[in-house]
This record gives sequence, C-alpha cells and structure tokens, in this order.
Amino acid sequence: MDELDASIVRLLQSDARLSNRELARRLGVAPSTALERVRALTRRGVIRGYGAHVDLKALGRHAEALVSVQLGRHQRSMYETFRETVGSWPEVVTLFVVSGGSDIVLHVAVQDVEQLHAFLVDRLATRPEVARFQTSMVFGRDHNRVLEPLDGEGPGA
Amino acid sequence: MDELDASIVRLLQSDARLSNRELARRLGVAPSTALERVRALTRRGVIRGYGAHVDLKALGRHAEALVSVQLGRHQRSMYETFRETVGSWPEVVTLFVVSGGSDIVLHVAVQDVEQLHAFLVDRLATRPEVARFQTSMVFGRDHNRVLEPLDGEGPGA
DNA sequence: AGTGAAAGACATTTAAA
DNA sequence: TTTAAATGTCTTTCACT
Repeated sequence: MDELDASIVRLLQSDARLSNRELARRLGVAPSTALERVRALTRRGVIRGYGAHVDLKALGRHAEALVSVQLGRHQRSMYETFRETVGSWPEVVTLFVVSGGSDIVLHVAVQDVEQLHAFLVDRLATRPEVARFQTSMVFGRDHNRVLEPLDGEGPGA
Repeated sequence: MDELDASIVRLLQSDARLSNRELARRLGVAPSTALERVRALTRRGVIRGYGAHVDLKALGRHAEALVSVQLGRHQRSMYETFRETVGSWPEVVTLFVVSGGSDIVLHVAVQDVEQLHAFLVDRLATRPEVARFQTSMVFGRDHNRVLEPLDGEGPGA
C-alpha cells in the first residue's frame, strides 16, 4: 500500500467510473500500470466492489431511523440467524453488531413514518430474538465516501 | 421511475463499473437507450455518484464505534458548524442527525482502540458544542448495497 | 422514448526493458 | 514493476423511427 495505491483508492472512491486512461493520467503513470495496480488492489481485497450511490428519497424512502436492539439470552447460532435475516431485509440499509447498551443497531429507511411503525411492530418486534428496542428518527446524514488510509506511525508505514 | 429505471438503479448499485453495452444487454435495450436512461437518472438526482467500496481494515482502520452525542443548548448555527466540521473529519465514516436520546450519532473508524480513545478525548470531547457522549464498539457491519425502490401502494406507483 | 450505424476513445494483452 | 504498441471492444453521437 504505497502512495500510488493510496491515490488509486482515493480516486476510485470518489468516482468509480473513472476510465483507466483518466486514472492513469491523474496518477502520472501508464494505463497498463494503473490497470495492474487496480487489479492487485482488488485481488488483495482492498477494493471490494463498485456501487452507484442512490438518493434514498428518490427510491421512495422518506423516513429513516436508527434502531438500537437488545437481544434476549440465546445461543450464538440464533444471533447469527438474526443478523443474517434482518441484515438482508429490504428496509435495512446497514446493520451494526455492537457492544454496550445494545447488541444490534439498525439503520432503516422506509416510505414514511407509518411504514416505519409497521416495520418496528410487525417485523422487528415479532422476531423471537428481540428483547427490547429503541428508535431514533434520522433527520440528516453525511457520508464520508472518500476514506483515506490511516497509518499507525507516520507516512512511512 | 418505471421498471427499466428500477433495473438500471439495481444493476448499477451492485456494479457501478458495468459497461453500458453490458447494462443494455441485461436490460434488453439498445446501448443508446441505456445511456440516455442513466443520464436522465443522474440529471434527476436519483443516481448521485459512483464509488469504490474499500475494506476499512485494509485502510488500517481496525477499530470502529458508534458514538451517540448530546449537544448543549446552542444556536442552530453552532449545530450546523458542528455537523460540517465533525462530519468531514477523516475518522468519521457517517454522521447521523437524530432525535431522541442523542442529537448526533457518529460512525467512526480508526486504527485501533487506543486511537479511538484519543479521538474521543482529544478531538470530540474538546468541541464546545458537546455536552455528553456514549460509545458503543462495532464488532461487525452488514451493508445492503443494493436498495430497491419502495412504493407507497403497489408496483404501479 | 427508442434504435442502429459510424467515429473516435478505451481496455487489455503482449513483448520488452 | 513499468512501459509502448497493437488489437478488439466500447462509448457516444446523430439521423431516423
């Protein structure tokens, strides 16, 4: 992960559709070099994929919430089932596995407040693993879509 | 937002680097049609950009947390300053503006637990707007990177 | 709104340093 | 690892439906 790799990762985070030619031009290297670097980063799992960022409201999702969930005392396998099931529900944008006051935090985005209530009552509350949950409405959200590498001890690492 | 648009949005969320030709082939339309649809979706703000998904650990970020922040009684302008400043700190992946027990929830990702503590004590706690905060370690995370449109009343909307 | 053909731009491979 | 050249594919425009 040298400076060239760091630049590639930065540029592709901010625009995944950059042509390889343009990427190479901005890096000051040959296109084939850029191509090989991108492939290596992908092979090493640094770059995990490319996605379009879509406006949630344009998808008809006008209500967002963070839901802190406490699970009951169950076996690990039940936690994993919960995570896999709930994490792939279409209403769930992100599922966080956390410690502290809660076990799971869900970021959900649905059509409106009514649908949010329906989600909480009909879908979440009926899961046998759920003991309690607490909901915070989300009124705004800022994503840092370009994340820089953080080094342990200076730029030499 | 007809079914063709919905398919485009789905396909580009799952792979932003799909060639326009391949996109058109999967949609069953001509490349020029696919191109115009994608441009219209971009113009209308449905597609907001394209990004590479990068492994946080590959960026040297091995510790993640959700930090619930309560702000003091300040003017709106100070809240906005806080949001803009903190939301663009490199440690912050996402900033949520919420209601309920807290005013702000931060998803932060840093090198290790030591750096997390330093972030909380040296950077967050020293902000004048911050009254209290509470930290939950994040041990796992599942993103739903392909979000479908949710319709109010059936597929006809 | 959708299409097909044409021109130019591009990705990708290869051989070599 | 990086490069330049070459091939085949792709994006994009435009006249037409």
